[in-house]
Amino acid sequence: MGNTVGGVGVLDKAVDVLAALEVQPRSLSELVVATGLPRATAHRLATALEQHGLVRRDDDGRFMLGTRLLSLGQAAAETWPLATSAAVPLATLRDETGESVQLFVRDGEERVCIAALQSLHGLRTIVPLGARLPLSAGSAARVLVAGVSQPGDWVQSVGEREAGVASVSAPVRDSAGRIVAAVSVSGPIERTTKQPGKRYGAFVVNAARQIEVNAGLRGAGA
Amino acid sequence: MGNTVGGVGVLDKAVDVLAALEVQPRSLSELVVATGLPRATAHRLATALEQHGLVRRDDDGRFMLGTRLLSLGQAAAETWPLATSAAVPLATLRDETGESVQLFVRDGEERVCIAALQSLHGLRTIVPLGARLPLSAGSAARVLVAGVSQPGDWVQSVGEREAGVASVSAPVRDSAGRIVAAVSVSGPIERTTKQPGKRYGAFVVNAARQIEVNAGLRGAGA
DNA sequence: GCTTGTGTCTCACATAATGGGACAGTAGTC
DNA sequence: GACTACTGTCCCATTATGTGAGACACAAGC
Repeated sequence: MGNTVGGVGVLDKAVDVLAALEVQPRSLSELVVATGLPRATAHRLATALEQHGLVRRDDDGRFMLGTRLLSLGQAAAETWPLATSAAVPLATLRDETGESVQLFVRDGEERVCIAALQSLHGLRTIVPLGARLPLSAGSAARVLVAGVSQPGDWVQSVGEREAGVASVSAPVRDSAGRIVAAVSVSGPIERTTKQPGKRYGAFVVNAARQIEVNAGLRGAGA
Repeated sequence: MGNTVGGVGVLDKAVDVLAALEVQPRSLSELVVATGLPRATAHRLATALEQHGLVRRDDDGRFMLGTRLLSLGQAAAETWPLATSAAVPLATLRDETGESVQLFVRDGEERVCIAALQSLHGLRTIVPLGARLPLSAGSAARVLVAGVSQPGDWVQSVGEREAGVASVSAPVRDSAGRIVAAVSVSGPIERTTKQPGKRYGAFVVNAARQIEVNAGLRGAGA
């Protein structure tokens, strides 16, 4: 049968259930309308997922994402050598700029945040770990898609992905020179100014270099 | 068919695949030996999971946990109102004690760490977010299973769950007085001494109280 | 009482997953 | 180059598998 792009098997439906619960906890009936599945099917899948800890239930019987996803998510985060290599450089970058910082990698036709630290300011941009953002907007997106004109350089965007938010990104390259990730700083235009690259560009590029070194992608020299 | 406790459907096998990949990335052949599934089946399941982003592949074609699990894990963490309510009190507790701190909830016949901050010392205990520990050992386990003799009191354990590690835990109760979580401080016996409760008990209890207040489980008074 | 909403479970049915085996690509060895 | 021994991928007849309408029990609200 058609497993060309989207199949219609148990697994697909199970993922639909998880996706529905990702938005918010739901009762069985709510789950039915959210997924479009027959009641009996939704119930069977949800309880099956529950047995695996992927779904749990509150006292009212409502379904929500389970504890097993915590460990799986944690394990998933650790499969990116970059995420751990980036911990220290990102912390430094956050402290240098005072703004929220992220590390993005491309995943299909989206980009995913695999590491993030939030600004300490009251007004700040929030990009949660695991967030999936489009490849069509934002400085990090342009880094991941098109690369940067001059190697070792940065890209800035102002109010592109979200109004009022500006960001600066720099590529992280492997030893072959291919872009494997993008480091970003983002914050409200009021603080970053409309030329965020001038303020943060050097810091971001430096963080990217440090990540490359920590990950063993680049020998110390050059 | 037996869905009494463990079924044998697609879903179960898919979870087996994820569990195998949780340990470490694996090639198809490695995945086959790890799961015991036939090659064709393992391949079909793994690629199906890949289409949903639950699994991704590195350049060598090896399977590993996917980006989708990052967002699911993050979303799962947010379904515990306690986890967010505990962020600040836990940070305070960590700073007060200098040791690693955790928040555990009961989940079936295990306990799960739904929030954690690691000690800043070089020698420290590490309990990663999402870790599943037994209900049979450790001070937090005893809090979750049996409760504490005197409400508002703490429990300590020395070298119980793991040699050389001592911990102090206090219960977090809902408005009905039932224990919903346990706050813990844990560290090497060398620092915590064999009477960790004397050093940290008050701090832990105080953190538990703060969490209850933040979560709206307890009115300010009493 | 009756009605409408839950969540749960059963069971005959046919859809959908199965897995042995074929296939192609890549090292490694002689 | 030809051979072997691995890979990962794909097909397709077979049947085990999940399916979902409907029955059921329980609770809340007219």
